[in-house]
Amino acid sequence: MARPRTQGPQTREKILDVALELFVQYGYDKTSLRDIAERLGITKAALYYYFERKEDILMELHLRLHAMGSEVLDELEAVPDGPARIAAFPAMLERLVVTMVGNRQLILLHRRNQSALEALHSDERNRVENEDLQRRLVRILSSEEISLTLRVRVACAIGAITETFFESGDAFGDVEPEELADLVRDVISDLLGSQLAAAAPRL
Amino acid sequence: MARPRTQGPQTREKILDVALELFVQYGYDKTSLRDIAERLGITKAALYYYFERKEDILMELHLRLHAMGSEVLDELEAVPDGPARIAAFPAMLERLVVTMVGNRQLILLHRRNQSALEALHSDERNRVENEDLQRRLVRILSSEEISLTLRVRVACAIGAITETFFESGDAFGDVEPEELADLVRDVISDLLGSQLAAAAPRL
DNA sequence: GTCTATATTTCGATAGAC
DNA sequence: GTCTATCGAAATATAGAC
Repeated sequence: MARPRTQGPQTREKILDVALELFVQYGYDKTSLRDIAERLGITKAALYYYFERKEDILMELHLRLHAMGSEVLDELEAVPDGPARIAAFPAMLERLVVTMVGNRQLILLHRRNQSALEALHSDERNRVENEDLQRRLVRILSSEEISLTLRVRVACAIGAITETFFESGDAFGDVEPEELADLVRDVISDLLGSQLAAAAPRL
Repeated sequence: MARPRTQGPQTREKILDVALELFVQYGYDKTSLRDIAERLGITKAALYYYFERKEDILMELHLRLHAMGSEVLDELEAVPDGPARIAAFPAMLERLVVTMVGNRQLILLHRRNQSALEALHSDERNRVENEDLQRRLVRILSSEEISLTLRVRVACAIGAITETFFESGDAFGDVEPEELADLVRDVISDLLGSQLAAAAPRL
């Protein structure tokens, strides 16, 4: 709290790094700007040079995950609903595995701060142009072109991924990530295999 | 705000009902005691007749879910680790399905307020004697008596349940709960079937 | 770009009357 | 058992110097 730093533009990234870590560990609401500033060796006021509001820090972190999730969903939504999209599910789930494994912290931020993030969205200042990812997924899973059985199984596959890598991830801490990922891939195959064959025999 | 009510002891339950609803909808941190009181037509101060601290309201709601979850885990932990416990997994998962379907709001409270609930635990005032449910589950899934494949599949089954009924539940809003539950049961069978046979051929 | 100092607001919690 | 009134703490945010 003594000396100025004149750190240049990478300070903004450092703020986001520290904020992500603290938001995941203690939660957005229980992390004060003072906590973030102290960890960085600057003062609360300095944060306001980079972010107008505390919410903007959360928002920027949210947008990074949102961008990644959007890529996955964009690709899926580009395929017409029906058999073609069914055939595209495995690739989507594979991307999901890779994305989730490679972005643990951002995923945890969302899983542990759901209400804070939802409050962001309903805030008119932070009007998010895009539809929420979860809502887009729900729409995809609501398709009337796809059998209920398959829709449920795709949902189950997603749940399998998140549970294995996050909620119960601690149980597999000493397993190689790739080995774990392969086991989850087997699960996904088991869940969708027969259904894909039944739904699109010619693909 | 105007008239006293002299409501008797059911007021405490009403407070918990309203709090649960608001905590789920807006999150624990963004729900003030004033919000709860106004919804009930009483004042903030009246709440303190029933609960010493705001945290105590959350704690009581938490304990209700904890009790239910403990029943399920107690039963599983009563079975010795190894083949016998493996054989007990399907019954545990079935209880989980029933419990989750029958206690939507309480489950949502936990899923949407993870960090607030974790803060409760580390608070010495609210020292929870029991180990956290998630930690107990992780321990069960960390068993060295069970193949990694099966451990992962049990985790996946749990994820399948939660994703279908909660995260992506909106996609199945117009499906009969029992039909949905049956589809999830099929998924669980597919996930564990071959593994159970391989692990405990004589059971 | 960071500081000190302070304004502003919100909220949990308490005191004491009825 | 509920109220009015108020306290005290904490946190976000701002003003202005350096």
